[in-house]
Amino acid sequence: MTAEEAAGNDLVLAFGRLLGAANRLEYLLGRAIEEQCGISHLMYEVLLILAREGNRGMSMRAISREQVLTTGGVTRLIDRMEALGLVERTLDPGDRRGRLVRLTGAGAAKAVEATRVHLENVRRHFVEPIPVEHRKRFAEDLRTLSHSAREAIPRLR
Amino acid sequence: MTAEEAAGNDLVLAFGRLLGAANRLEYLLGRAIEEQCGISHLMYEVLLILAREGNRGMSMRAISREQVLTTGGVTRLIDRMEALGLVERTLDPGDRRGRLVRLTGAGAAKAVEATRVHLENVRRHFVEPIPVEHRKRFAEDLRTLSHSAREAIPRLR
DNA sequence: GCGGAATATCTGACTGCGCAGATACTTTCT
DNA sequence: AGAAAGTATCTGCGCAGTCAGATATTCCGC
Repeated sequence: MTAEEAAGNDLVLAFGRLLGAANRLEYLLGRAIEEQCGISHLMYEVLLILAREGNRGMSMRAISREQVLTTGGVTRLIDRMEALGLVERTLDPGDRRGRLVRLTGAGAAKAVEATRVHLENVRRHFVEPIPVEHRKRFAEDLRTLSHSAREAIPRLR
Repeated sequence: MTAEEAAGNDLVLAFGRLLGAANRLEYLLGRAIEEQCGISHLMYEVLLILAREGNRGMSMRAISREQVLTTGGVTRLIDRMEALGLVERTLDPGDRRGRLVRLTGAGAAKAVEATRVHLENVRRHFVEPIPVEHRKRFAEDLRTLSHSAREAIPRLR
């Protein structure tokens, strides 16, 4: 086995461990948001996506494309968010098949609140335990890796 | 803002992006196993855990402690795996409350097959696109990160 | 402009998980 | 030994997601 092949094997194994840990963290962070803000992890993701669009609104189809959620799932998630007063459905003036989803005032406020809570959680549990002098290198590592991971996504679907 | 604080903020953001990408990859890799091997992602995880124990067997409680699954969930997952012939429940001679779960021959074979498929997927889609001369550094980065991520898990629960 | 393909949303049927209570057994304390 | 607390598994219920099909509208080629 060449040194390059060995490095490849190491990489596969290390990758697996990172995926496991990342998944677990994502799960726990989702639970934390749920407890501290009263909305599910997926609702938080959708709030962020909608916040990015401002009050232009966004079709459910577009939301489903950004998420790991089918269009049917988005319909029902938006149903629940609407019942909570976080979003509102409006008619799409340009396409009467579709409906545009927009944040309400309460939804925008909740997005801000949840983001604050989420960042605080990440900072407390993940960033602060890392020694200050290592943080810069860590940030670089993270950027490199998430770039590679993102490139791998389209190849896998 | 000091340079260290800036590095901390970078870290929080980069971490979020990595989590998102990792989660997505885990999901896609799970779907790939499902399609190519006919078992769910969680079944694969359980097969790996049981393979580690050999034919000593393992209680469902112990399985639930290793997974993001409650004991009720494990009961039902094992139900399905038993129906597929991948595992068998035996009486625990030392504790008549519990039952030991063991791989069948078919289960062990499926564990090997699924692992081969999984590693092949990771290699093809994630490792191979990385230039050979960078793989060693990548493997180190991954190890560092998954170590930190694993340390963060207990703090979050 | 008209007919068929494509697209957006909604809905019913199904699946899988968590929660909490039920049951059976074990451990611990007196 | 016997009672009480603890532990392992199972199960009924509810929720949230997928899938496939229904409906309404738009787009495209002729």
